[in-house]
Amino acid sequence: MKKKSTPSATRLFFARNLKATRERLGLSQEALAEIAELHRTYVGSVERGERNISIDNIECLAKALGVSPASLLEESA
Amino acid sequence: MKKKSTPSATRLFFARNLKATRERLGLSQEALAEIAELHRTYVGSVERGERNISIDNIECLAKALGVSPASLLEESA
DNA sequence: GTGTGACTTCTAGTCCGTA
DNA sequence: ATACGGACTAGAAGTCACA
Repeated sequence: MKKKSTPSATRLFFARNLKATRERLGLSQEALAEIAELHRTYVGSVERGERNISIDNIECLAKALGVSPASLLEESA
Repeated sequence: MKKKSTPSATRLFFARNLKATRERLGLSQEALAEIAELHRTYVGSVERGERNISIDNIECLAKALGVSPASLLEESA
């Protein structure tokens, strides 16, 4: 766990959408991390809403999941 | 100028949408920066697609403009 | 009112381990 | 396969002087 302070709403939406989309595709965090070229533990941390992820990595993850970056930020995914 | 390397597509969409939305509201970069509680030059730099902005600041700017964070990432805004 | 380079501070992001 | 901690490095955050 790295971040606690102010888990912004958007960050939490992203976390939930990321996890939901990943599981829908039957991917593990490890597998997703490898596709997105990010680290295993980092992806897990993002899914827990602990990280203030940057736009480039949002795009990386969105691409890895085959969805649009915008869709991962929506409240009602 | 800060960033050259790989201006990701999403970053550029965000940059364009941010600028377009701001101008539609008749705000200057300075004014938007003040509302979003960010620095003038930082906002300008983001609008030029030079910064790999994080999700928290995306939310800040989206709120300042009265739009959803997701809408600022869409290609056809 | 905006563009830009340089700069410092702080955290995003990596990698090791352990559970 | 996932969570979490510690320690580290890369890079985002944030500011300024000047154009």
